[in-house]
Amino acid sequence: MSLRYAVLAALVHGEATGYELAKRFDAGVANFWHARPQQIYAELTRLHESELVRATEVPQRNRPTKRVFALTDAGVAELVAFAAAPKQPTALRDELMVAVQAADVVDPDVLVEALDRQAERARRKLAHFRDVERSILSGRTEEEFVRTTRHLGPYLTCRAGIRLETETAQWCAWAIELLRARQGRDQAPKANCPTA
Amino acid sequence: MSLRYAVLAALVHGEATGYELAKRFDAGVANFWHARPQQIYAELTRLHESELVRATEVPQRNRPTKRVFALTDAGVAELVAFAAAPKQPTALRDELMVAVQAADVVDPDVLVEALDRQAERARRKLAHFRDVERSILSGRTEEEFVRTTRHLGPYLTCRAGIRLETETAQWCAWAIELLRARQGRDQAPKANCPTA
DNA sequence: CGTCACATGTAAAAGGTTACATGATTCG
DNA sequence: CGAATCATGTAACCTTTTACATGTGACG
Repeated sequence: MSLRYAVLAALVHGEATGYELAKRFDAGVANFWHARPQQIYAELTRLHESELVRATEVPQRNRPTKRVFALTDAGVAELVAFAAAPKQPTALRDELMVAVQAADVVDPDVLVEALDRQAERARRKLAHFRDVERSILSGRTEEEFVRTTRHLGPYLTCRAGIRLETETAQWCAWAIELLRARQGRDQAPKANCPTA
Repeated sequence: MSLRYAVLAALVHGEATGYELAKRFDAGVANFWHARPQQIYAELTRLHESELVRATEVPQRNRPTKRVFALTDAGVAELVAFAAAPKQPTALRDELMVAVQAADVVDPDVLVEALDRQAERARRKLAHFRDVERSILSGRTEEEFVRTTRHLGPYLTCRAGIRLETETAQWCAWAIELLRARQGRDQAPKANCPTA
């Protein structure tokens, strides 16, 4: 039932089409909830039926008509109620970590490659979040910003994303080092000592 | 299909009962995958049918007979194949973050309370991971450990958990500060200026 | 001339959660 | 004497993923 609130929350700071929301949730750009486009479209339909969002059809030349969604007052009220309700703990599912947990039985080279890809992905997301941060602050210091903004929410979650992706990239680099260090023990002899 | 591999990975470093695995996956103690007990039992049944794990029935006095599961060679092979296959990006679902994203329309006190609970949860998990780390290293330095261990996997994921929970607790504290700072602007006048 | 971005969905299958069920023992 | 721990599941329901479907315009 939480996708409902995730979509509402994504609309707090302005209207959007299903397509735009889908990109945020699918690309992992929304750093707090993940969902596929099909889910977003279905959820928007349901939210519209419940009148928690209103839809405006915008005809376009040479493109399909799009529906722009915005929160209704009832939608805002729903979010307020959600915020007050007890939260489920964070649910994490990470295939790479499953592979890493099995590090002692799998090929280290394969793991290092996967860790490299993960680190690269983290750096890309980090760059994105830094852009978002810059555009949110738009020149103000954090102190100035906090006292004047109506966009504290996005700033807080953006900072969470920055911290998370920074950590991820650093951890990957550290893990790669350790795997290589151990490989050094196992494989250097093969290269250095033809007798082995 | 990944729960399958998560369970196999959890068995790499020793046998366990469904009950023990269920605790690890449910309590969020397994820091890389989340699953409910019912899922674990069902998955173990399937893994057993596929002969990726073997089960040993252990009768106990005054307790129901338990089934202790261990990886078979085929199970290890399955894990090796999984490690080499492309990984899906990390999927995160965090209800608290949804509420934080909506910070500009919800009651700040309610959010601060929720952030406090999250920080507390993070500190508890952190304490647990530190215990695990200590018991893995058991007095050795990291360098010694890496050169001699067959338990690098658990150490790597444990360190990821430590970093993640540390970050989470710090971010929560920072977010609380910012919310309070903004509240100061809105609410201090109410107390200090009876004219307002 | 192929592929990407825009823009929206349906339908079937897989995966995950919630509620329920059982039953002894130990701890406070 | 009630609650938590050990130990295992079934059944119904809800959520999520995957595969499929459609059509134009811009870019290289």
